[in-house]
Amino acid sequence: MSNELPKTYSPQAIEEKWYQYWLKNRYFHATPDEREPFTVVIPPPNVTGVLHMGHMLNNTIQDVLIRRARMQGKNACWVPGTDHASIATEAKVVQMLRERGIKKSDLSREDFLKYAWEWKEKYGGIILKQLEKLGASCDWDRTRFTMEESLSDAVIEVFIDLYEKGLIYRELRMVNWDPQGKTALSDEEVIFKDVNSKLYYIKYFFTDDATQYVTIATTRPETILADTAICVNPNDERFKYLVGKRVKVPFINREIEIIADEYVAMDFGTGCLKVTPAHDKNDYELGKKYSLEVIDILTEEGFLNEKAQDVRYIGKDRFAVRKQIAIDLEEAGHIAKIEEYKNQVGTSERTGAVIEPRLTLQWWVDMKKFIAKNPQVLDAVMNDEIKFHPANMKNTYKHWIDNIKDWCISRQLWWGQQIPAWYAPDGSYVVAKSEQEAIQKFSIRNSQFSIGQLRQDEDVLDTWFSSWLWPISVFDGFKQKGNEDIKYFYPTNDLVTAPEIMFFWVARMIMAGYEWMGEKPFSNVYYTGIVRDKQRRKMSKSLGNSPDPLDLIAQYGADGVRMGMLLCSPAGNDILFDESLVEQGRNFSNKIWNAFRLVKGWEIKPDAEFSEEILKSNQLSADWFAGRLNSALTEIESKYTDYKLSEVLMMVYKLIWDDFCAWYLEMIKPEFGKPINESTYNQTIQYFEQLMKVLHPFMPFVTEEVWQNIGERKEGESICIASYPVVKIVPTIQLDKAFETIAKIRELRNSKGLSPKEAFAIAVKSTDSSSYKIAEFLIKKLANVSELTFVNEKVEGTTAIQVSTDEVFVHLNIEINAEEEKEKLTKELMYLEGFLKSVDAKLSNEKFVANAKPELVEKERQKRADAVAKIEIIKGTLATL
RNA sequence: GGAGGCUUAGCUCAGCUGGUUCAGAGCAUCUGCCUUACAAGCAGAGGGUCACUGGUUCGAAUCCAGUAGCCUCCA
Repeated sequence: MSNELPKTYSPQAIEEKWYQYWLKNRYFHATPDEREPFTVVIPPPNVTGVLHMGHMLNNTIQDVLIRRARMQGKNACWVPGTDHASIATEAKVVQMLRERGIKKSDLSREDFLKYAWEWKEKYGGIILKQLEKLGASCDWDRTRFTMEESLSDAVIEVFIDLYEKGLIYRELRMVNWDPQGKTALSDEEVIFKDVNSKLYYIKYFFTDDATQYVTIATTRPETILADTAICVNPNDERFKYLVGKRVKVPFINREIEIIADEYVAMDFGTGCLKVTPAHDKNDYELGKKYSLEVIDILTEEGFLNEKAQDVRYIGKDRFAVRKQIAIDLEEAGHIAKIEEYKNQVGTSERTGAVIEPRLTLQWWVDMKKFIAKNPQVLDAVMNDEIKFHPANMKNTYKHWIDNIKDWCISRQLWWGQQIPAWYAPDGSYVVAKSEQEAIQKFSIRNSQFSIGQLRQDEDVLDTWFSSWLWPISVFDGFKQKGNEDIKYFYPTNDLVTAPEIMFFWVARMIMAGYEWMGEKPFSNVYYTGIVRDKQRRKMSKSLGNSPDPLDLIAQYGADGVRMGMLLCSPAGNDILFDESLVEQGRNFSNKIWNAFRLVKGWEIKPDAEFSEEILKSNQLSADWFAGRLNSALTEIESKYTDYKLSEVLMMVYKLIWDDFCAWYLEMIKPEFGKPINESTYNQTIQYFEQLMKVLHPFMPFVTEEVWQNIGERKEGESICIASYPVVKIVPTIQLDKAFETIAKIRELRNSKGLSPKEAFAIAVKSTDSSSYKIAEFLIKKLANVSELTFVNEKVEGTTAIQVSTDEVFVHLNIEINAEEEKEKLTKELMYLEGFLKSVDAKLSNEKFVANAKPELVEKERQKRADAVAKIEIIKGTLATL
């Protein structure tokens, strides 16, 4: 071989080279034109994030979709960007400040934000750089950030708009409070976890008789200090006499009343419930109903405040107090018993802190009203105008919409869009874009203020209140309504995201799409699975079970990693990651590389210099592969339509490895040192190009490398923008009998322990000899057959193999073990006879013949005929043994 | 507690509107091969009463019901 290409493919340098080439030629940049657009917006990763396995999977899928669309001649636009992630980023910045010896509380809001932006500039782009390594074909010129000016303006505009439409309100409500982040959270940001805790049975003594008491059960004994009632069920015979009596809260001796409400479960705990309106959602409702006092004994950090009254606990953490008060209660004779108890505790999605129900003034979006105004939010998904992949996610979606709760959108943080509400000194407020406008709005109400007299709401908006506008705001659809980009790229086509984001993001984007664009934001939502380790554990930093994606890329190449991850991850299915997967990907790259080396190494000569036999055989092979390629393309198209990307990849994998490399290239491969005829070579190059194109969306780098080197390319050309193969009508060449013959001969050789180098003659007995004649050259070449003849009778001294309903006699030149053969054939015979019996049973069943489709019955008859023929052959062979 | 889903070869998964040459794929395993593109390879082979129990049907992995186990979401 004349080439100096290395035997193994090394992706590192090649990948870097082509990514730079793509960037230089700006293939990924899209601007509106006359072509059909194909748009994907990235689920903006958190600016604090670094690439993890989930991102790799998710972004590979997006890249596959976008690269294919680009090759199909669509104007493909994949918009990248990041979101500002209020809580997470603020936590990072606070940590950075702490390391520099600065306390957040010592800084003004403005100074803090300066540091935050500094942090963002320094670390905020890391994850996007990492996506380049993966080969992501994002339009980097369009990179957006949810807190940049245009997007922030959109958020404020939307807030004001919703407020004016009466869809946003401010209310004192029980919220999920994150004492670590010191902010409210929406219901979606709370993760419930099973924990082992204790159920404390606590005695409350009567005010009028210190020897009598009621017992309540609680998992949170520290909250007794905030109790303002005891409640029993009015239907509970045991406690009827208690209603109206008064008891004392242990230690602080506050007198509280025993009330009755059906809310209380008679069979839980003791049937007596302590009511703590400030620290429990349900208790709060009860408190409202019975006008109970609300005593909030916790600070925003989750420490007990002076309202707890007992100096032993004031200023201490809630969990420390829980331990301490349990001991103190025990000593004071207030504990009836303590039980082990499993319950669920809400934790913050971002900080992990245990959520504290807390009564605060927050801003809310009235979701029920919103959905009522935009019924398409549910309808579009249910009627597949917006398709979910997999479709069963629709159920979960519907359930959420049907039970939707109001969305708490205010966060007690600084990093984010500040709520545009302006307060007068008397506490009244207006919602306005600026203080100037606020003053005007007040003046309409006959309240006159000047600049500096109003105070803006301290809080910022939930990050998701930015991201729900993403498909619109990345095209400046709010700032410049009806601009060219938004008109052209919206609605987007596909969204690829994780199922856990369905409520946070997908549903809300759909809401925003209908509310402000009057149109869906996307047509397809592809839900990826979760990347887990082999033991099905979620990959996480704390477990340390996640490989570093960049290490993997360095080791196996981005192509290898992409292929390995996608090959076995159907939509919605979790992927159990193992390095052997990416190894398979790397091996595939290598396979392609070697096929390329083979073809590249051939010497080409004009057809005229070749024998008729070779030319005919090669043409047959080429025609056969053309058929194979086309039928594969057809299947691939239909799999793409169903978004079964892993199946597409598997088909391409087999098409290249099995059909192209293992069969086609072997069929046309010249003898060692000999040249190949020009026409076959040209066709082969064409096929190779087509295959690279079909594979390109999945493995962009190796396909580019091969494509660039397999033909003459001009500067500026790239497979990225080459046209995607389309299905053509070509005749299918049936070589099944030839292939079966070859496989059976190989098998025979193998089972007899004969070398593939040993050639032997065969004789074919068939009613359809043309199937063999046409492929005679191929059979000889691939099965190492020295001579192929046709016979009408069995040939003595040979071993017979069955090909379909034909017989092929092989001159093995060795002693045949008759016993072994007999055993094998008898087994086969038994199977066939059993099979025949079942077919016969079916055919003699009148109901079957009457009810089944005619073509089915015909098929059964054919099966029967085949079985009969095969049985004949086997019987004949057995007779001679 | 409510809702949805899953259970097919050792592993990960395909099997649409029911029809035994459809029980399949990849990986893994086993057996030969350092054959002149590739040992990150080549040529072959063996693996499954389709969770369990009933039902519908001429016929069920495929439809229905129940049982068990697992998972996810919600409360």
